[in-house]
Amino acid sequence: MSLKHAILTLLETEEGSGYDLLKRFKQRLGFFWNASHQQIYLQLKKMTSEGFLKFELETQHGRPDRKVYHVTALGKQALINWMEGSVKVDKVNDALLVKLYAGHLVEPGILSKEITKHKVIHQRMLNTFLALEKQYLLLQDDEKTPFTLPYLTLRKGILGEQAWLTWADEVNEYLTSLK
Amino acid sequence: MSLKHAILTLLETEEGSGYDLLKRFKQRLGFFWNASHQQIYLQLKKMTSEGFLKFELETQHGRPDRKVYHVTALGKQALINWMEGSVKVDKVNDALLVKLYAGHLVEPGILSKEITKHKVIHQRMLNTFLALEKQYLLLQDDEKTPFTLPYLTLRKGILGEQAWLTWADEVNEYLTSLK
DNA sequence: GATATATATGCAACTAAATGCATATACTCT
DNA sequence: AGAGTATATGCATTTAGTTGCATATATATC
Repeated sequence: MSLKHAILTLLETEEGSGYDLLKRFKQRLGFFWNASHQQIYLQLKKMTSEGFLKFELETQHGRPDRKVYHVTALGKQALINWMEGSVKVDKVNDALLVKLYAGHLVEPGILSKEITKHKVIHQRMLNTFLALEKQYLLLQDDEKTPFTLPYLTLRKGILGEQAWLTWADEVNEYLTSLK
Repeated sequence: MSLKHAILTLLETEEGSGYDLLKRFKQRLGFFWNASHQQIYLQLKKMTSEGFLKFELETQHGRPDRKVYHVTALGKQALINWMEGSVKVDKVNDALLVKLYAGHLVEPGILSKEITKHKVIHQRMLNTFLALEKQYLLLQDDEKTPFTLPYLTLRKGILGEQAWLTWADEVNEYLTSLK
């Protein structure tokens, strides 16, 4: 389980509430880690009880209080230990490909509609990533340094989405030829 | 949940036992669907009780009996219904990228070792896919037709692995520059 | 002779994640 | 006035998946 380590990573760089983490997952890690708010809050609670995190309550008026979490020494050590071990190659389970594999059971139009729908989403994600890349590339060389590793994860998102879109074009070309 | 639909897809083309499915998942769908034998056997049992599958017992000597499953009319309809609906864009959770993101906490050598380890596996997968592609491309045009959709899923595997390896080279180049 | 892999199926316990529900205020857009 | 989004947290239930264990024979490799 790595939600735990993803949370430790985010909080190690900068403390924050569950809600902050939710936003960071969406905005910055969306292409390689996704978690719902339910999962995040539950995990924060669990990790606090295990001693990896502590929080300060920040009272607010008009809106709910925030629990601002930070990583303890124990938590940081747990993260480093995990970093030094090795992770498994990610298991892939892609329902869209199951559909394509069994495509002979339905009209080609159904498949191309579905592919197109996904293509829009992937194209949008790629655009977001390219915009983020642009920001990084505009930095002075010495400002880049602290962001290089996150930038490399972004590159994964970019190359992955580009490959996805290239593939989708191949598929659409074939499906169109059937009509 | 699509393990169910992946199983229906495989059995719709050709009946088989749980063990057969396990092999087909490993050999033919490995790049887009993965399931353990425990998961498969449990799912077969469940789907049988729901009326999507039936099986004949094939007694053997020397080795355990086989339950050979086939899809019922109800099962086929369920698959078609699923095909006609739409699936969500796959959620990505990639522990290796979490590690890279937090790479500043450990020596660069640890990261490059890990990346290299994964690279070997991805390269091996790519080689397997390319070998499968070669087989398909050697077929006569009229023999290709029934395999085109599975071939397109294979293309996803190929393009995905190539993108992965391209990315890994970028990462290694950066990590090497640090030494 | 020992070890590993292939054949073939399954249960039990646990962990991870998805889904649904619940609360309460503020701001923006139509 | 109503809908939607943002802020902020959480519990309960269900589904999906992992890990460990169990059994039993045949064949291939070291």
